[in-house]
Amino acid sequence: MGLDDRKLDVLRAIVEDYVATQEPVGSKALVERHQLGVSPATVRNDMAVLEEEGYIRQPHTSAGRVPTDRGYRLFVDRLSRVKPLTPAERRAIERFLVGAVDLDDVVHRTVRLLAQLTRQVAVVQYPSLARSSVRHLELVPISTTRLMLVMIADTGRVEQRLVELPTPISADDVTDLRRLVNERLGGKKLADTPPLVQALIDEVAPGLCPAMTTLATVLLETLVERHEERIVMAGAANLTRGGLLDFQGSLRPILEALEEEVILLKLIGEVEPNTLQVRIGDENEIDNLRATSVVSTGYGPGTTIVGGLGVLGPTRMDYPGTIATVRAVARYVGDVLAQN
Amino acid sequence: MGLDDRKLDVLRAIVEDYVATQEPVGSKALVERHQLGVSPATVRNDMAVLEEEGYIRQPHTSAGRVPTDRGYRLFVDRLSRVKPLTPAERRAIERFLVGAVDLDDVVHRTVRLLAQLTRQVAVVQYPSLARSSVRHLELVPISTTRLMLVMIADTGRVEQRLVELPTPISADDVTDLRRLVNERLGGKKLADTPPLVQALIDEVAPGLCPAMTTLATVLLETLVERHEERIVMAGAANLTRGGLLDFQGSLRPILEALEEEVILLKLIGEVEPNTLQVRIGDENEIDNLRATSVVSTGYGPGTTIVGGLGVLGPTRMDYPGTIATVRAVARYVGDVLAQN
DNA sequence: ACTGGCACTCGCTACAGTCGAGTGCCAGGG
DNA sequence: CCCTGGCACTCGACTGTAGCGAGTGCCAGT
Repeated sequence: MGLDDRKLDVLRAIVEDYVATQEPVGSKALVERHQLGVSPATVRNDMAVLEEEGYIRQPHTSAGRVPTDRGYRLFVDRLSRVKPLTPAERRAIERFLVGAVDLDDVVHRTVRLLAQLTRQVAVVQYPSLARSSVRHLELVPISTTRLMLVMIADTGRVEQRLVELPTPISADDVTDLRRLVNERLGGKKLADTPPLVQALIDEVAPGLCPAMTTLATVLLETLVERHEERIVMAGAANLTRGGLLDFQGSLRPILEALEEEVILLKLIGEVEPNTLQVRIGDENEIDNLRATSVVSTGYGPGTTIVGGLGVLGPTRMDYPGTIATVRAVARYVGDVLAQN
Repeated sequence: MGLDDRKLDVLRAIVEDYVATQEPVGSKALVERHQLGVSPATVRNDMAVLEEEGYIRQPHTSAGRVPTDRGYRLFVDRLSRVKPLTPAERRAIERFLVGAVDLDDVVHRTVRLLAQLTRQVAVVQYPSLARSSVRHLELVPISTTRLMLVMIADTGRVEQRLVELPTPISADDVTDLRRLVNERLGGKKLADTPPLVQALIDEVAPGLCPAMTTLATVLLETLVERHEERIVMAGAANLTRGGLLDFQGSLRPILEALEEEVILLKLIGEVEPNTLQVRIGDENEIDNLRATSVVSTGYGPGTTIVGGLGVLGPTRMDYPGTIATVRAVARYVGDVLAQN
């Protein structure tokens, strides 16, 4: 393909200018603002080629050029240089967690920090149960036929669930059950628990069998079923920056999509170790979000990954800056979890 | 004041038409759509009076009339008839909680239901700790110097908090502490606990004193400080209905306000028993929300109130319908909590 | 006290004209 | 062969004008 270095430079310049100004950029303005060392006419020729290849397009004849999704993709993959965080950002990240008292707090502060730093919509997934281990299971008797099951994961996440027992149960029996489930499930990866839970039923004293069976059902529901993924979002107000110029005025579908947990999970929950994903425009497979880009990554203590986080914004976003911020925040949250 | 019955009828007609069409309503259209029994000219005279009194206004000369905040207020207080729920709404409310497994679930389903039925932004406060009693306190040893404190309230709400102990503690000591705190605090209103917690410190075995002191601090923080109010919101996408005609295109400040928990709490958290509040436009004392109305009420089992819920929308909203829905949902959630 | 009539206001839309940023192409020069 | 300056062309954005129509206020008549 005829994409020599200068054409790539032109593409980079177009992306940078367009991101900054939000207006189609023309050949003359380009050579003025960047040291390309050639004349506007030459740039125009390059632009014609870039357009033919699908990296940029004209909103209408006789307007400047605008990057296409494909153009942004090329920019992100090959043209953007890492943009170091500003000292202020660095400081903000280091400070945002002082005084966080529990996991809820950490997650909420993180999502707010991300939204604030990137000036975009931020999304943070709670540490996924599927990737956690059981630290402790607590059974709290509420009445003779009701237990509160509290599961504490090694990530600090706590889930509770009410268990309706078919038959009354004594305090001693509860103690027995508690000891038993902790012995068998404590320290185990949640993903590995289903067979263990099954085994528990066979193993329990006959008198406790009905109770254990119900408990097992609830345990399986709580521990394994995806449904219990949690996710928080912040910074929706940032969608209105750029005065509706992004998203051609139809904020509606985006807000709708953002209210669906399932969709958010799809966006930031599917992470591979040690990667940072950038999905640009159409690459998001959700119809309502074809005009947005998502930068996401996994986080967790050390090298393991327990959940995802990321930001969502217009395709016209500052990719280098956003990527740097997302990566830095993820790393820092990982460190915090590791200290726990 | 010269507000005879017909003038009030005219005001009601204006409010109803404007809410339905979202367009300033003129005298001719009014007599066509309502059986007022008089001519447009007469209506015009009435309108002039209503305008003088501040109940309606003209966006510009030679346009129809639009209700003012004061007009809506009069409408809500004296002119609106109760609008019975449709069978479909009734059914939706009765069905929305089947299969709710815990308080989180109840709250989330409620907020979604409200948003869907009213087609507005819905807000639900978790049962306030300040209004709950302690059902059970659980201490789970995480390590020798760390405890997980789990508080279960009678409303089903569960709070957890990590406690860093100054000195290591044995399993037996934990058992003692657990028994002690439950004996003294179990069943008590959270609001009444502070002196009891203080007393605990003096009462505990000397060896446990440092541990108890730290625990007491965390307890007080968790149980009493307002900060632990929780709130959920849904239906932000509904703000974009009416294509930015409401809110004169500046969705921004509203979205920003909605991200502040403190603000949401102020909106729906200050409830008096057995009342339903309607705050119209300026009556909200939050600058960003001067163009919105809030319909809120308290909910709880029986006649007690444990939290607030409500909806927020443009001042131009269907007050009778919204009021009926909010009231019905609050009542139903109360019933569900009572069964608990 | 209500009504029909009338003159007036003023926002909205359509239309024509101008401006200018930006383009594509071409011929000439290093 | 690639770059450049020049040139004609396109087309959206903006401006000013005109006509329309919904809606009003006022007044005289019943």
